[in-house]
Amino acid sequence: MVGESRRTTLADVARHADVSLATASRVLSGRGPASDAARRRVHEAAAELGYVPDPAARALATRGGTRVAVVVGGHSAHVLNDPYVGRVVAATAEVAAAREVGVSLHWLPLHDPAELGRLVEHRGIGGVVLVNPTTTALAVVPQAMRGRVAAIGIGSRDVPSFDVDNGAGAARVVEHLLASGRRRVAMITGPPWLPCTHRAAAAYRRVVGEAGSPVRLVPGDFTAARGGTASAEVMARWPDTDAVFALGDLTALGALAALRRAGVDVPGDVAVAGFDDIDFAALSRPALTTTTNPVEDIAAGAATAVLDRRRADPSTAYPSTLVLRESS
Amino acid sequence: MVGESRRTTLADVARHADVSLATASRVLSGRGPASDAARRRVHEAAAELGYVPDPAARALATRGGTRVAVVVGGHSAHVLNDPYVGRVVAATAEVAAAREVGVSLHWLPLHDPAELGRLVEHRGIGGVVLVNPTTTALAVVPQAMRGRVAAIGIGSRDVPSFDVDNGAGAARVVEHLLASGRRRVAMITGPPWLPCTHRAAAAYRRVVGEAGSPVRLVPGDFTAARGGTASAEVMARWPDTDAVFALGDLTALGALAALRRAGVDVPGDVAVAGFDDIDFAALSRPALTTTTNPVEDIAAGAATAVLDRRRADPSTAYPSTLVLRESS
DNA sequence: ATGAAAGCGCTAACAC
DNA sequence: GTGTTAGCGCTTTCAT
Repeated sequence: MVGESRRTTLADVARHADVSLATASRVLSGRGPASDAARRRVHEAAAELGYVPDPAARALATRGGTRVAVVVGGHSAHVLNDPYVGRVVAATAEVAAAREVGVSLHWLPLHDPAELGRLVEHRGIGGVVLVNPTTTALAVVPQAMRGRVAAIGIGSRDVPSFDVDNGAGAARVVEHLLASGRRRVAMITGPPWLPCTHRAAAAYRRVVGEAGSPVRLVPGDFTAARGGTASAEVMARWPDTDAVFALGDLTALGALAALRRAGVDVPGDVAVAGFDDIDFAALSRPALTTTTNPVEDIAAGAATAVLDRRRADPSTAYPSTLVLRESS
Repeated sequence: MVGESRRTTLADVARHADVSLATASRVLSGRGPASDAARRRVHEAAAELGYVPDPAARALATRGGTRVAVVVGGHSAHVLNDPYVGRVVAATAEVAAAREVGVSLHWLPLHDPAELGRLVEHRGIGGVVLVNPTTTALAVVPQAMRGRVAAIGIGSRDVPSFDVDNGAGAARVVEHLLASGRRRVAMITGPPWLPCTHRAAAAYRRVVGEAGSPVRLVPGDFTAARGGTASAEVMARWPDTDAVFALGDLTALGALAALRRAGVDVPGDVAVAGFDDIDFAALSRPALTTTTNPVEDIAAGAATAVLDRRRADPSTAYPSTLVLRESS
């Protein structure tokens, strides 16, 4: 504890435990055989000396990389400033910290998914969490990365998917709208290029169809601004619409604001519902009805799968639960 | 470009440029002498071969670490889920990516700032960005970390500070409130333990004092919930208050919602102003008057200083500009 | 200015 | 089950 003493290395631990370097390595890294006695002594020594492995040295020896890349698909680099991305990165960086690795953030241009291949060439990258992947992007994932890539959004044969259960969540919202007497429910979807939002639109179609209600779909892009224009489009095209369901709370909030500005009473004339349950949803007037999106859990799941090189299920769905507030 | 060829190393570059490994290293890492001829040939070779240095190997040799830690002070680990932190981490991870390093996220308990010392013992950590530091936390930064730590919030002699100009920003808000006829302006501050918010409170005191208006201060904590209770406190204690200025838009929005729920007209009876200009500020009803906070720029500045081991100015202030909307 | 060689701390063959 | 040894790819003395 006295100042600048050299930090303890694996060699120190081995010496202290009176075993060879190799044995100490086997015990601490978990791979390879070791007698119970050795195992115990090494662990004791490590604890006593406060040993923490050097991630750089380990990465160099295993060629494992020292960081996981969060790669976000989108039209422009601007997607990296999305609050949703911030939540994903923060959650990833938190689980990464526990494993002595870092996180870097990258934009994957929609028009050039091959960039992903170039990106993972970098030796520092030990794993990838893909956010909002497209099928073409997934197709470009190199074989060598197998088991070290996870997607938040749709997956593929080689890339396990971690995502909120869009279909069930959306269905629940529409069912609620219908159950509370709405009959002409419009939906503002996510960006058309984003496959993981298609399930939500499909669920909407199904539920609305079964109720004998008309299908009224308008494309969105998750922004508040688009919520405003999209809701205006909806009301212009189908003036008798009595509910608007937007994929993404920001869009829903934008729609809500525009509707009220246009003199429409919410929820009197038109009900509004969102998807994600962001912080602001509870703060709007009227407060927004929406469904939860456990982004942090999802990101942590994806990050864990990547970092532990776990052979994850092809698809892990996280539940989205309805939050009833005032807007519908 | 044919499949699994071993990635090019510095040795390849050296061979290709017909110089020694050492020379190639000197040229590419920028330190140490080299003839112009050698310099040129190495750069050409590197470009031609598409050489990218291995961050792990470099870190191992230089003991420089492979990641920068974003360390957030707060009462509980919950602070890591704050949207503000997400923005900081994302911006940091973006500049980190360009330098082949990663970012990890850590909570620094307020009641145990010494944890910071333990944290930076980890060899993987090459630099630290401190978010919301206290003076005690700053005092704990080890000498060995000098020049590799930056703060978003207050700094110290050894730790350069990068922050929005709280004082000027707050002053401008209060001046606006006064100029538009308000006379009894209350302020909901940030958490009392957070030194970087003191300047805002001081500015409020000064401006309000110069105008001959009363000082009405109530502590906040940046949350929307506290905005609600704090505004209730304000109105109970000083019923004739005609403006509420909250540090943090979430708090302002919480106050706004509570006020309206209590039948107070905003901005008719009471004006409300915030600080940060988060996305939702434009979406509330009435839309929130506030001042901008270039979080991404600030984080990028701090991260750059740390990563480039730049000897930064002791304090870099980023401008906060007033955004007039409907709430005041 | 340049090159040879010795590490940085760890893992992974390979022999015992 | 355990130890010896050779790297992983880079930086950095130290000669030249």
